[in-house]
Amino acid sequence: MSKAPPPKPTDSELEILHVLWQHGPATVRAINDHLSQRRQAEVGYTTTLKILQLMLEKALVRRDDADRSHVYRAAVREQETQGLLLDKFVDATFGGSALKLVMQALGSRQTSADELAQIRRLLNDIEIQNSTPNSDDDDHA
Amino acid sequence: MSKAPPPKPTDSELEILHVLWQHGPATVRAINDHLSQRRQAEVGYTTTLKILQLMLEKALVRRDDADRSHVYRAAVREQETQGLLLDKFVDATFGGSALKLVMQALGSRQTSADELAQIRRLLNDIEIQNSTPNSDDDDHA
DNA sequence: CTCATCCTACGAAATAATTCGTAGTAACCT
DNA sequence: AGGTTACTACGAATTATTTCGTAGGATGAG
Repeated sequence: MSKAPPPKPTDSELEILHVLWQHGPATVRAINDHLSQRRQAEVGYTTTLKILQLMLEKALVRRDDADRSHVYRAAVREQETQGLLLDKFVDATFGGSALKLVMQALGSRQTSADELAQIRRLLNDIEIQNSTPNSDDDDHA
Repeated sequence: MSKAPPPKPTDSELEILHVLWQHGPATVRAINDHLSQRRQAEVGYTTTLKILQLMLEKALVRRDDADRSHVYRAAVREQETQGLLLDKFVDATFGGSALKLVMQALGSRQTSADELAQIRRLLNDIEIQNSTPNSDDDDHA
């Protein structure tokens, strides 16, 4: 009952998280430089700073303020965050049906043979898992 | 070069579109009733009306105002809209990688054997399509 | 020491989305 | 006709997000 789960990041916050996930802990300056490159335009330094401060309050990042230039790092994991966002998105856009989402993602898009192979492998793994219920594991659906 | 593509619907707008896609053309009253059911709480009638009016301006819906109670209907197709939203979402959340999205969707979720079979079928279809490039067809990304 | 530079903190404007209240008017009932 | 009900239009409050300007303090060069 102590810690609330970190809230859903906004678009800008997510962009910053991507930078942190890719490059690890960084100063505001470094993050701002990455953002400016990522987009075509310069991003105001204080804009980035402000968002990071808000993210700190939301517990999306942590910071080390030992040095004058504070160092920020992601406080949420990439996969978990993506999973959270994905859940919301599937609900809002596909009425909760992950299947529809997958069909749409694969159907209306160029997917390479390599990618298709990876997905096949994943499907196999899942089916194996489903058909060999591990000891105490349950597969009620 | 005449018509701009309809913009990305917001969450509330998308919720209304779902109602229209599922039930076809409807009055504000009917839509509002559906929304109120969908959520747990009553939705203000004028709230729904307002959003529909904004959607009309954005060309997300059309309306027939022959009768006193105007009848609204979706002006965008379900699949196209979902595809549009999916593109944005994949970019923002998975750095543009549809593969990662699919892996996440299938990996961290209960997927039934039936659904897996459907996906397999889709994969087969895609591979067949890829391996039989249609005559004049070009497949540059 | 003094000045320029870099940093954080904070306030506030701009925009968008959501919500609802009020007003005006048409339809309906008795 | 008179009063109630239903509907549209519109203005406005609220909240969230994004953006940036300015102030104040520390750091570093000359």
